[in-house]
Amino acid sequence: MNNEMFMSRLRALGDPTRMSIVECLASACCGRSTEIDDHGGVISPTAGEVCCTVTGATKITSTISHHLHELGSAGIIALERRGRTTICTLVPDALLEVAEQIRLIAQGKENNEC
Amino acid sequence: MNNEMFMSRLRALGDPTRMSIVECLASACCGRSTEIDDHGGVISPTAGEVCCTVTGATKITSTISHHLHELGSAGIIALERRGRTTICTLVPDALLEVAEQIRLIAQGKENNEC
DNA sequence: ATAATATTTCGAAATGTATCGAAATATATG
DNA sequence: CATATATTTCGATACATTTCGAAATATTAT
Repeated sequence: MNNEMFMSRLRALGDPTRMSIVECLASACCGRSTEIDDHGGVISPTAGEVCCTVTGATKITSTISHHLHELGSAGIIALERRGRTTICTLVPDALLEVAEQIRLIAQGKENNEC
Repeated sequence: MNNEMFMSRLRALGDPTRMSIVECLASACCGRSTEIDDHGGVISPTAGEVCCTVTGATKITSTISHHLHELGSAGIIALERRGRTTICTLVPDALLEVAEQIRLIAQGKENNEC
């Protein structure tokens, strides 16, 4: 993860709406947004379902669509078009990379001219 | 760290100027911004010194002053007035808390209604 | 082909944020 | 007290972002 990607991920996570989306996708334990199918596979929610959970709207709004794509280009979530729906999945590794980078900075070990 | 503090820290870290300040304060290894005195104590830089390192200016600017206080109210750095200078120190624990919280979210273990 | 559904794109309005210079404040020094 | 130094506050401007509604696109179903 280069520095540009790191900053774009931090920026993406800094918006409350986008953080809600991330938490919605992360909360598989609620069995509400991300579910497990009969074969043990993960069924991720559609953009519309994420929007319902996050905003209470009945269908996806342009605002949520925009935020989803911003999270997507930061690599925090993956967007996959399937038929007429768009499936949204969290990319946990992206978050773990951000966490690790922040840890390194806290320890004065970030990549600088040292 | 409550959720409001978490978000304000994320937001604070998302700005490149503020991230430069944080990295400047974290890079004790460079012996440039944070130094060790004869008695083994840490000597943190003044706001002006941070500003010089980050922007190349010869004295502190209002912009950097503003960013320092934003980082301060997010608890990421500590500001201590000493005489006519303001001493800036990183609060590594604040960063570590942010990192840990992001890790928890990545694992779907954030504090929600589960 | 038409209609229905899900999403994206576009343009505009509203809001928020960063930046800058000047003035104000606070502290130390001569 | 007057001056110099370090920082903050203020007000304005520029810029970026969020949000919204309408129109456009894409896909499936009838």
